Amino acid sequence: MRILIVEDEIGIANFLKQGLEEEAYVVDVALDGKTGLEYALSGDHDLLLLDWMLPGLSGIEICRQFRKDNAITPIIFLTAKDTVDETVFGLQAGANDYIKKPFHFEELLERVRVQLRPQTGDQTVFTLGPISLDTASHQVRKGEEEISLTQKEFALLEYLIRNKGSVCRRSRIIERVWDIHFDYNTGIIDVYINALRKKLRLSEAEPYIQTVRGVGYIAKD
Amino acid sequence: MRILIVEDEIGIANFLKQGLEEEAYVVDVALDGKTGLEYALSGDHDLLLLDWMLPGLSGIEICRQFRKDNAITPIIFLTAKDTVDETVFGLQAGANDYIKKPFHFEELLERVRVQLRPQTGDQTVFTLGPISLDTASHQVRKGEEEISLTQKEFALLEYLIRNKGSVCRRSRIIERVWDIHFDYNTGIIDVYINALRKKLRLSEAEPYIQTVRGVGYIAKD
DNA sequence: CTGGATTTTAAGCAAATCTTAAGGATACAC
DNA sequence: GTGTATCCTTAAGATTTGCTTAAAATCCAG
Repeated sequence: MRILIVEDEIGIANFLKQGLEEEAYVVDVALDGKTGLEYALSGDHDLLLLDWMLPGLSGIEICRQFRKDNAITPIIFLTAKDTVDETVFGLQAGANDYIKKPFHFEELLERVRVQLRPQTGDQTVFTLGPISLDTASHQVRKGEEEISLTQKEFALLEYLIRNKGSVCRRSRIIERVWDIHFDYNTGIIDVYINALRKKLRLSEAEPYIQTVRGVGYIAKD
Repeated sequence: MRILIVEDEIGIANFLKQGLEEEAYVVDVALDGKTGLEYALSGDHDLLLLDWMLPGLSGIEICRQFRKDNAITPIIFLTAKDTVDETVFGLQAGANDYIKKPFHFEELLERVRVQLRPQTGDQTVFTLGPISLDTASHQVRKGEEEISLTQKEFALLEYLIRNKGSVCRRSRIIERVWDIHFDYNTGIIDVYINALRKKLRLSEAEPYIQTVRGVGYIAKD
């Protein structure tokens, strides 16, 4: 699930980005209205979070223009307290929900989930054979036993499990887990795959994470 | 948890009643505004679901009258698509949320849960191993011994204990305990965790508050 | 206003994690 | 069988994160 944030206060933008990424959403940020609309029109996102007051194009203007192209993708407005009563215009312009600033992150998350749910459920527990991974509580178990993973180990395992059954190319892994979008010549994936197999104690008899020589890795039940 | 539905379309009312009862809520139904307000004023309910358009008294009228007596019980409006823009008046009248018809039942359920969550019943005593925390008397004990905590220490411990068993991310802690809704780069959480562990004298042998490196902390029995 | 308690900031230290690098092992092509 | 490319494994250095302490800032009661 890919979310676009259009928000000019960089502190808030970063805070939202970080929080949403922790919940396993992919997040893009635009800091002004013009680029916001550009990004939005690319059609890559499943949900838009628009600040009401923006330099360049206002949130409502983005909303209106965007809706000409796309009637489905949900839009949530972030509105300051004193402009709540203008929010009605936002709803008329095609927004799906709004939230008053300041808000608790969980409140926002809840609304994001509500908007995204009708399309696909957002599961937090994923399994791979006897292994289970919970993105909410950040826990991994094998059978009854709890396995302690580091951040990167967790992120890598999550990526593999989410794509269970299909090959994960090294270039995609390095992009998604390490956020590196250019040439890489590092053995870091190997190191982490190794760490995972070790911590999960995957022997030959339990080939849950298999190597696809020349391509990458694949998680299989 | 007891929910009151005020809705004149009997089909929708029954549908909601049945669905909510399957979720173990107790449900009352009123089919017009007047009886709806009567029922509501009885004070027996933990949440009100009000239709916007009602014969007799309108939903917003009920909301307004009810709020004179009761400022706490959450109210959710059910609004038809073409009256969404009036919803702002509902929120001004004291409603907590609204949902557009037609809606997925799951969506409604989600919002109901959100509204009911903050109250968490009327439990005031929470425990964590030998530690007990009473939100009513604001006291903390470990075994027989009373531990004196400051406001912030108490708030932090309360948050951890209420979320016992699942990881509390740093970003959420800073939000819930410190009410900071933007970028933070402060070691204040560390300082308070340290203070808590010290005052509660938690040694390695009593890992009731564990660090989840890179993520946050977790309280475990 | 003053003094003490509480909250917050800051900084040095310790420890876990991340990354790089290099040698060994393995699979595959020829 | 040999050579090469790929992968595995290990270890060490770099970096990040968390712990602890002390001092500064803030709040509050008297």
